[in-house]
Amino acid sequence: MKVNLKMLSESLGLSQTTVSRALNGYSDVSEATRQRVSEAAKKLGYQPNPQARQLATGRADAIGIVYPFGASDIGDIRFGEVVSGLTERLAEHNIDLLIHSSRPDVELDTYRRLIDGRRVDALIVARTRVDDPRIRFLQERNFPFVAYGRTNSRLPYAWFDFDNEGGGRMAVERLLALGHRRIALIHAPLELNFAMQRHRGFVAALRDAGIEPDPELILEAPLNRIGGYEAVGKLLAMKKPPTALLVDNNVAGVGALRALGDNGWKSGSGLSLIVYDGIPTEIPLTYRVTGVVQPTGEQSGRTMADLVLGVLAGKPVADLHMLGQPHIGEGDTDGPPPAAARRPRAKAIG
Amino acid sequence: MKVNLKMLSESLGLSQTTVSRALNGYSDVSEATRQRVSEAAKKLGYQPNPQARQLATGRADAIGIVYPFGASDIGDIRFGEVVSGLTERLAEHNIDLLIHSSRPDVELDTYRRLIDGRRVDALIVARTRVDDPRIRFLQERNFPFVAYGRTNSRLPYAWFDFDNEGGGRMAVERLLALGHRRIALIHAPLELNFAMQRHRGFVAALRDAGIEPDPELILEAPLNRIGGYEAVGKLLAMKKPPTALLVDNNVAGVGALRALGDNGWKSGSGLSLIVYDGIPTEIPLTYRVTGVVQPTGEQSGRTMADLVLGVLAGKPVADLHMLGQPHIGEGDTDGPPPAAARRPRAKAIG
DNA sequence: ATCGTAATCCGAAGCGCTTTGGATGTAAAC
DNA sequence: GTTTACATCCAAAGCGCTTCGGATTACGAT
Repeated sequence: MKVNLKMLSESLGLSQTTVSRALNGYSDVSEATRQRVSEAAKKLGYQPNPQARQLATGRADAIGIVYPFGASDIGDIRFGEVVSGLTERLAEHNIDLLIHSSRPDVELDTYRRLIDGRRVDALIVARTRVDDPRIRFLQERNFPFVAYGRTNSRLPYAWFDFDNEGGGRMAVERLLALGHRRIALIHAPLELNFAMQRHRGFVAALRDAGIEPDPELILEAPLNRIGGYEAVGKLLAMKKPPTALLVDNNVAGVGALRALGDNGWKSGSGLSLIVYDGIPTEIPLTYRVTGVVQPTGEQSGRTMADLVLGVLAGKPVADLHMLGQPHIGEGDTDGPPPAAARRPRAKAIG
Repeated sequence: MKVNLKMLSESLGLSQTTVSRALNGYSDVSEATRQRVSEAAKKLGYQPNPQARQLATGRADAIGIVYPFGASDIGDIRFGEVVSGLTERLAEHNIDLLIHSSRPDVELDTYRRLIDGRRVDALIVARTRVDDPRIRFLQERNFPFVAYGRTNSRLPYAWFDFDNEGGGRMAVERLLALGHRRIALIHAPLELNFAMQRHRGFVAALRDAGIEPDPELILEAPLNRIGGYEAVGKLLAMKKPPTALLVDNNVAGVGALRALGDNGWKSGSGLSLIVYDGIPTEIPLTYRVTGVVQPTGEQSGRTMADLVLGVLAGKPVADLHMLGQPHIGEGDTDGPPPAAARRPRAKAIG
C-alpha cells in the first residue's frame, strides 16, 4: 500500500502542512521535527506523488527535447551520449527528460503540444538552423528553452554551441602551416548553423593568410554520404585539383573518404584531408583521419543541463551561453603538399 | 490565459462532468453535445492539464527507458532510431517517453525511483543480460515492462528480441555452402543474451552439418574494439588458421577488421568474414562487409511501443512476444576458401 | 395513467500535494 | 505586567481533472 502525506503525517501526529514543509526544507519547522519527519518518511518508504505535486505547484519537473524524426546520419552517434549527460545532471535536480521525435513538417505542432499541454517546463532545441522557426516560436510564446547551436535571432536566448568558426580556422591554419595554398572546402548547406560558421572560419583564415579563397574550391554538398562522394569527384576532375581538403562534417566526410579510396588515394600521400568532427574511432581504417574534434556528447549534455537549470532558475538568458572549444585531432591524412618533401607517417593501430 | 475545464464548461452552459465525458468519448453524452463541446474546445484552445488528469486517474501517461550510462560503443548508433520509432508510436496514444541513464551499479535504484515515484506506467528494459536482475526486480514488484532482449527468466514477461540463434545459423550455413569447414567465431561474453544465442546458432549449424565445432576456433572477446583486434591476432597466429570467421557483434567486428587490415588482408581474398549486425554503412570502406542484418531501429522502436501498449492494456504478457528476423546482408568479404576457385567480386561503391 | 427503460446530464467527492493566513506558545523587550 | 518578536505548527482552500451515484426527461409499453 502506497503511503501518502496524510498517512505519514498521521503516523507522526503532525499536520500535513508541517510534514510537507519539513520535507521541503522550509525554515518554519524545528530541527527536531524535521529529523523525526525524515526518519519516518524513510522508514515508511514515503515517496511524494509527483503528479499531485506538479498539479499543486504548476511545474512539470520535466524538460523536453524534440528530436528530428528519422535523422539517421552519423551525427546521431552522439545522441545517446548527450542524453546520458543531460539526464545525469537533471536527475540530481529531480527533473525528468522527455523525448519526442517529430518530422520537420509537424515540428512546431509537437512543440505546441508540449508547451500547451504543460508537459515540460523547458525545451531543448536540437539541430538549430541559421533561421530557425522553432526559436522564433518559443521566443514569441516566451517559453523557456536552450538552443543546441546558435541561430541568427537577435533576441537574447540561452544557447550551447561549439566554436565552429574557430574550428574552421584551426583546420585551415594547420593546412597552411603544412605548406598548402590550394585548399578546398566541402560544406553542408549554409542554412545550417554549423556549416555557416565553419565556412566563415575557413574563409577568414585564408584571407588572414593573404589568400583570396577560390570559389571553385568551395563546394556545397548535401548532408549525406553521396554529397561528399560526388563533391570529391568534382574536385579531382579539375584541371588543377587542390592539394588539401576540409570537409565540414563527417557525414559527407565518409562519402569523401570513399570517393578518395575509389580514386586510388592513400592516406599520407597526395591530397591532405581534414574532416570536421573526425571520423568516429569506431570506424575501421588502417589509418586515422585528421579531424577537428569537439567535447564529448556527455560533456555537452551536462553543460546543456546546467544551462537549462539556469533558465528555470530565472537567470537572464542573455548570460546563459556556453561555447565548446574544438581542437585538432591528430591523424594520418594530412601532410605537406605533394610538391614539397613528404613527411613520413606511422601507420595507425587500434 | 490558460483555459481549463471549468471555463470551457461554463462557456457551454454544461457541467464539467459532461464536458469531460464528451471529450473522453463516453457514450452517455449525445452526439450533438459532443459536437458542440469539441468545437468549443478547439476554438478556445482547450488543452487538458496532464498533471491533473494523471492525479485523478492514477496514470502517468508515460513510459520510461533506463539507458546504461556512458555506453558509447557502436550499438548506440541505433539508439536514436529506436527512440524515434518508440516516440512516434507512443505519441499516437498520448504517452510520453521518459529517458533516464544510469550507471550499472545504481541501476536498480533508478528503477526503484521511477516506479515508486509513479513517474511512469511501464518500463522498457534495454540491453538485457542472460540473468538480468532488473527483470527479476520488476517481476517481483509486478511492474509492467517490456524487455528488449530475452533473458533466462522462466516467469512470463513481454519481450522484443531478434532471432539471434537463427542469425548465427544463417551465417554459418552461408559459409558452409561456400565450402568452408574451419569456421571461427569471435563472440562477446556469454552472459550477454545475444552472444549466448548467436553462439548457440553457430554451434548448432555446424553440428547439423556433421562438423564438431573446434573449441580452438571459438574465442570470447570483450565487447570492444580491442577485443576483436586481439582475437583476430590469435586466430591468425595459429598453425592452421580458419578459412572463415564470424564475429558476433560489430563492435569487436570493427577491431577485427582493423587487425585483418594490419595483417595485409584484403576483402575477397583469404579469410572470409561475416560480421553480425554488419559494419554500419556510414563506415568508409571500398568494400562492403558481409553481415547478418536486422530490422532497423525505427521498426524495432515501433514494435516495442506496440508491446508496451499491449502490456498497459492488460494483455497477458505471455502472449506479448516479438521476434525480429535477421537476414544476410550481401557484401564482399566472404567467398570460397582459398584452396577452392576464387569467385571474382566487384568492388563496392557508395 | 403508470411503469420501465434508455438516453442524457450533473453534483459532489475525491486524487495527493502546496501554500496562504493565521493560531499558539515562549522568551526577550519595555 | 504588557508588548513585541520569534519560532512552530496547522486548518483549509485550492490545483484541474475524473468518476460515482444519482436526477431528469422522453417515450413506447402496459
